[in-house]
Amino acid sequence: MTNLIGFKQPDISISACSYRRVLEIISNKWTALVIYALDEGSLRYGEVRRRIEGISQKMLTQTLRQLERDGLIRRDITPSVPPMVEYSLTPLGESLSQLMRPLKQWTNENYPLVEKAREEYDQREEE
Amino acid sequence: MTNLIGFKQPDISISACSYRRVLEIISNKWTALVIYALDEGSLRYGEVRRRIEGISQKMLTQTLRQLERDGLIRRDITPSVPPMVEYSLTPLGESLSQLMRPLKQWTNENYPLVEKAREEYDQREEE
DNA sequence: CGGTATCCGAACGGATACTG
DNA sequence: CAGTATCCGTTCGGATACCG
Repeated sequence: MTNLIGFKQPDISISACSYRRVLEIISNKWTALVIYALDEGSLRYGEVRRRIEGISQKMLTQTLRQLERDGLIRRDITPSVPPMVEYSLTPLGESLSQLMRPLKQWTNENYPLVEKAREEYDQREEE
Repeated sequence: MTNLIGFKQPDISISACSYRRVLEIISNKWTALVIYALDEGSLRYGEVRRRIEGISQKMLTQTLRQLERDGLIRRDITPSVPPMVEYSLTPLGESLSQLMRPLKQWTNENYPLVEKAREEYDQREEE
């Protein structure tokens, strides 16, 4: 079971709860960041790339294609020279994006606690 | 920059927004599923394993350790023979878990649309 | 500008064997 | 029961070169 881009999709077993399915969409390094970048409006390819520091051309293209295939983003091409390609969230993508917004707030409030926990854990295990 | 388990943590660049930090916690194959499994109460190691179909012992242990280090779950050992190890969400873990619950609902309502979008995309690209 | 194709090392992650 | 250790194939993902 292989998609166009070329990775194998994990099997979805019968007993897999629905929760698993969203995670297959958003639980990877870049997808959520791309959705987040497009949350405020449509962007051109290069603009997305500049907003997501560290993403390579390959991974950006791969991620955008995946999201397009899943119906979460739309890709509009203006066939000029040079070409202009605009990406934007579909209503479906926007509905998902909304659910993820609180996560940012959570981090702002709680990330220091995570860092503190890590330090304490490392201290304990060190000995 | 290596943690105890042995993988390299990605560098967090200065301009990385806070959003990126949560994603580093939850954007991997198993973490969110473990949090979800513990959402209804504490579970023993074997119980967690049985709830998450397809997870290997190695990945479960690795994921549990990571979550413990991040302060999101607690690990309580009863030193009997055989030993009993109970895992539960900390208040911090619970606060994060709450934010992720809506995602399940989203999938129930919208996953058919994702599947339909995929079919249409594959149809279009096939030719 | 917005890609595609290929190479290749690094990391992921399953299978197996062993342990207190 | 709840792990640890090791082996080893698979996948991820960056770097580079090239294209309409």
